[in-house]
Amino acid sequence: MKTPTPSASQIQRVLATAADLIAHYGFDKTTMEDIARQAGMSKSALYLLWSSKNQLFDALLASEMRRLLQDFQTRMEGDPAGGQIANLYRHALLALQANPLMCALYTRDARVLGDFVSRQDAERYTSRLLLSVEAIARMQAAGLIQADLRPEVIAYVFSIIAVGFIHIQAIVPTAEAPPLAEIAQAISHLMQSGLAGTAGDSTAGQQAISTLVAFAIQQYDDELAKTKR
Amino acid sequence: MKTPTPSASQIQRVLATAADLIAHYGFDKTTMEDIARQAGMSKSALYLLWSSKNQLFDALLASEMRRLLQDFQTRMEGDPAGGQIANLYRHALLALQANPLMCALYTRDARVLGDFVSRQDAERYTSRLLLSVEAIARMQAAGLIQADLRPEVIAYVFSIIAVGFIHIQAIVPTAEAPPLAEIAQAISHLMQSGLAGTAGDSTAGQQAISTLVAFAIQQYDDELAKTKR
DNA sequence: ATATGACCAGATAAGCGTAATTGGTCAAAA
DNA sequence: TTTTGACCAATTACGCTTATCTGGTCATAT
Repeated sequence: MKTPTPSASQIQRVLATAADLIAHYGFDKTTMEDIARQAGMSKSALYLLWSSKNQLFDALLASEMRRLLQDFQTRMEGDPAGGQIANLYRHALLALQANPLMCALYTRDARVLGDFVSRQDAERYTSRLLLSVEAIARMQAAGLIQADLRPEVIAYVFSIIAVGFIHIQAIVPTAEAPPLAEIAQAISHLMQSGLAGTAGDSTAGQQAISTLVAFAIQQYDDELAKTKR
Repeated sequence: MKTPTPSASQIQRVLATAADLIAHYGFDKTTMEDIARQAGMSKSALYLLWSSKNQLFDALLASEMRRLLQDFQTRMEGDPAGGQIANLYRHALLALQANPLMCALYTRDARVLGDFVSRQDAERYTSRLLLSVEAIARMQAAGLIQADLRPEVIAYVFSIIAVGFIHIQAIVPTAEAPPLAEIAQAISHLMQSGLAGTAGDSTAGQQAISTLVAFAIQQYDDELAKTKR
């Protein structure tokens, strides 16, 4: 199959421009007309791809989530010690930080998300975001994370740091902040010394996480496949 | 001197009610009339104590900062191992979390602070908040914090976690979150394993920090002393 | 088939004059 | 001396009307 659906590249282009515009101006202030013009088509053409603005947004979130996961996986697989919890978390943090829309979703940024913040299915994304309780428990069982902390607590601390990591950029001007990589490295250091388990090889964990992420990506692909049409 | 200034208790009462009201309704929505009535006096009486609403707010911030420091010191001194960096940070985090106005100031909460967020002297408080770069460098020199991380980076990570700690309560409903003390304990654990230095006795550090905090408290007392009158 | 401009109803924003608030002052009361 | 209620100017909130915008549809053009 050369082209899975007739206008796959068009869909990608629209979603990319929608991501830019919504991350910049917010959901409410970004009109369908804006998206269409910026993507080089008419507004009507958009309604041939999605039946409503909300459905376009749903597809956008799925697409960005997919991109985030892909980015995370690329970073992790490019790291020889990517299976260690410290690096795992570091890559997750950096991948999240590089995706403005996912940052907004994760921090429930009302300026970007508009009314979407109140919709209950926002959790559908944030609950999976970063490492889930289940994934942590699994890594504890595999000896990759020490087991004397409850997985719920670890997941919560992960979220705290991620939220702080995103929010602090609106508080401290970036010029005065240390370089991003150095911050991420320091946080990674804390994770390594405080959470690393007894298991020596991290490649097994890397494999497990990798397939898990691949599965999640597949799920989002499936969701994106049934984009109206 | 029995009463430093004629109406010291009045001042305390006003500042306490102002703290409650402003933390609840925000600076803009809290009127001088509200504060006066709630404190059991007339609006005019307030202007006998402060010459403007902004000056009252300045005094309030200084007062709350003082309370935060006092709270922190009490927690630290009540802890046998309070001089260890992990406990130090844990106590600072819990003391901050217990003070709504300082939380708002630290996270630049526009809903609570009103126009004050844009005023440049907001930094005057936040720059000192939590452990400063200088304090960290001093503890590194004393062997209480390991020295292979730049103090700026450590301070920044401290801030990240504090900001996340405050913000996450607006994202995750408290009913679903693990107990506060357990979270603080886990964060403390990360700090202990990742940042603790080589020095065995923490009592020296505790002493140093204690006098440092006492000095800061004194400074805020001085500032509060010259509250118009 | 594929894409588009014109079009519509509901929502949102912009004016605008008025009413209510509110920070701040002061002469008078206690 | 200490405190207060009345008072003022300036800002903000409120109704209300009008104008604009925007999500969504459809007949038409290519």
